[in-house]
Amino acid sequence: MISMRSKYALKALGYMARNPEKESFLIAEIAQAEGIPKKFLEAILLTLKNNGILSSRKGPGGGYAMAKAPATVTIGAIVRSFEGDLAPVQCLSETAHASCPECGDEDTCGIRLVMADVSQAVSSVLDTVTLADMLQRSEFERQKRQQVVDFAI
Amino acid sequence: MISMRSKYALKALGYMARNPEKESFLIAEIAQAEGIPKKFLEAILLTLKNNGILSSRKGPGGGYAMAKAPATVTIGAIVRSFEGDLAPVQCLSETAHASCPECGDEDTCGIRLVMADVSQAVSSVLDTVTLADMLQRSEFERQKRQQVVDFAI
DNA sequence: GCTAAGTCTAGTTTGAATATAGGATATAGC
DNA sequence: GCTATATCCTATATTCAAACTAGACTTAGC
Repeated sequence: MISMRSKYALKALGYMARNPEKESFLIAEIAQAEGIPKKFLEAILLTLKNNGILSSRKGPGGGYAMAKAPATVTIGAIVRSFEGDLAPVQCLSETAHASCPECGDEDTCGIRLVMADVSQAVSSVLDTVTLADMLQRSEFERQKRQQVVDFAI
Repeated sequence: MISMRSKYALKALGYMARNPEKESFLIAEIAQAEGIPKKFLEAILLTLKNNGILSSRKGPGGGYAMAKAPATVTIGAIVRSFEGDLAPVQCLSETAHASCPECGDEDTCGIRLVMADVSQAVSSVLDTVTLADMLQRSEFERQKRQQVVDFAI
């Protein structure tokens, strides 16, 4: 399960990417539009900024803006900002690399070997799909269903 | 991150599968051998029994035994006994299916679409690899490294 | 019926996730 | 330089699940 933080981040970034005509966004506006607690979103956007995904300006007329094009931001980069690396077991974490307590020999640990494959499988999805891809897929589904409704009428 | 429960379960089952000559195992024996808190392991083995992976007999001479051959038990079946289905977001969970709070339209939610791919990727690994496979890979790594040591000498 | 085992119920403890409050800091416009 | 606006930062509450423990109950073999 990914955290609310990650979900809120994806929703907030989705909102921003869907409105490319706007130069900057207020926290309060995004919070309102996407139904995210404002104070919580504050911390989330700050994290995204510190990870180079957003930029910000203080003061009147300020706000947040995308630091990169949506097509160059992977879902993996976003999620990892909050979940750390997505290691299914501690001993596979590169940041915070602590060998699993009691995992005898790390090199030959069967659990570790299998989980390395899992980690690889997850990354191959999340590091391939971009924010733009996500929105495009969503839009595609929306239109597909719209058509069905049209036919029904 | 998988829970300690899952890790302990994998270790316990690994121990049992590595000693096929034994007909049954005491909780205390497994706990000792694998360094698992005995009372905690108690609950874990019970869960594995309720999921059809282990069988048990009470009383003197009793204990736990594998209910199936290690080659027919997938890592997915073991892990899912403790983690539920491995849905990365609530709305993808089949048991406990509750739509994510605030996830507007579930059919067109981009987050859900991407996470469905992630879920699929994870399952394709965990439902393919069996307990026997895991031990075999571990043994293979062990021998590979053993050879390197031999050459070094 | 004694003892060795698993089974069940009910806790405790700890830590992380979610969220909020309130002030500090920066900047635009006058 | 004052004020309004907005982000930035620190601290704290709250809630919940994970990890683990205690102790009584049940079953089976001798």
